[in-house]
Amino acid sequence: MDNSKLKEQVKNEFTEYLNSHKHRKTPERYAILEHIYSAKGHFDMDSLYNAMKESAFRVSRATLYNTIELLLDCGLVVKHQFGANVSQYERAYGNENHDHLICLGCGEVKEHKNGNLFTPAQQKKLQRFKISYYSMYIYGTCNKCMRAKKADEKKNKVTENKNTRIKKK
Amino acid sequence: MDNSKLKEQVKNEFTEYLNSHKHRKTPERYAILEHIYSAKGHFDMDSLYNAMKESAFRVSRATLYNTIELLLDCGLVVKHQFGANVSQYERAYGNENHDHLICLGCGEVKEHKNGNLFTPAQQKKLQRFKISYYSMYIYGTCNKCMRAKKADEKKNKVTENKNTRIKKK
DNA sequence: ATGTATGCAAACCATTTGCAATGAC
DNA sequence: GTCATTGCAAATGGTTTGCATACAT
Repeated sequence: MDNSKLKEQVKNEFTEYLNSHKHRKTPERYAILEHIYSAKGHFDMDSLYNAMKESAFRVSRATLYNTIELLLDCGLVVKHQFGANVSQYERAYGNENHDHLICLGCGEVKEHKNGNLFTPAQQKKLQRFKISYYSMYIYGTCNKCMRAKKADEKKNKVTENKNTRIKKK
Repeated sequence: MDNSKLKEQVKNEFTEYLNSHKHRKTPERYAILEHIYSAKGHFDMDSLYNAMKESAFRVSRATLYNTIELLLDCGLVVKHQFGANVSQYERAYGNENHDHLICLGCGEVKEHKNGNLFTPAQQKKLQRFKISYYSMYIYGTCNKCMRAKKADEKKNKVTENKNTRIKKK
């Protein structure tokens, strides 16, 4: 894979950002960037923290939060808030443009490839707003939960049911 | 306005939902629904709590959270997570389809009218996923923050600057 | 009468903050 | 040598939970 090339690119971009903003180039910051760009897909702070703890380089949670903010600011990382609790993050480059299918039943987030949802014509209308990135969140019920829900509703007709509400994580 | 007609409709829909799920039809629940459909735009729990406290009907925060979950489940209310902290909600009916412009600088959320972003052709691809609703979040920098940022960067060239990071709320 | 829903206060937990120690410049 | 950055632990604050009381059925 040419992932190492991508890593080099984002590293350079990060360096540029740090320089221009007069921030220090600490090993922690580069280690975090390296880790994030070593995996595709979403991650949250806890998993990142644990992943780095296992590896050679451990950083504190505080530093993780500090650094991710820098990475968000310079556009190398994207932040998502699918549920109420944990924030999820995702590297900005090296992933195709995709929507997020979020199941209201089980909370699972699936990616769904998508063409150019955001057309140039639409972009034009937003002249006074400088777009960094955009996310499409599609909420609904996944196949598995759909079946469970239907079974549940059927049961409802014969016996009373205590809790039909969607389970929260 | 025909808002009262809409209110009647959603009230009926809610009743149906409560019945079919064997939930009780308490005055609190209807008061909350009524309040939510009395205003357009986004709201958070705190503002809803305070608004209802001012009015004749006070409900506890716990009940607010319980009820909003029911309203989410039956699709009368939509939930957003623009920032890390507070969840925002929005009535599902009576608002045009719109995107959300979220400024990474000041956190302000603006609505932006939008045509049919989600075309039938795209919908077709998602057969195994029952869509409840979808939201487009466009992150970027609003006009005001853009100016501030540029001024800040200019200043950076002559003096050192301690904190160029985006201000959090 | 029964058991769900409410309200209160305490608990939870991701994130933020204060501060002393470290290390990039 | 300075002062931003790190790491730790404590604080914060929106949301959840446990439990006694109220009330829809």
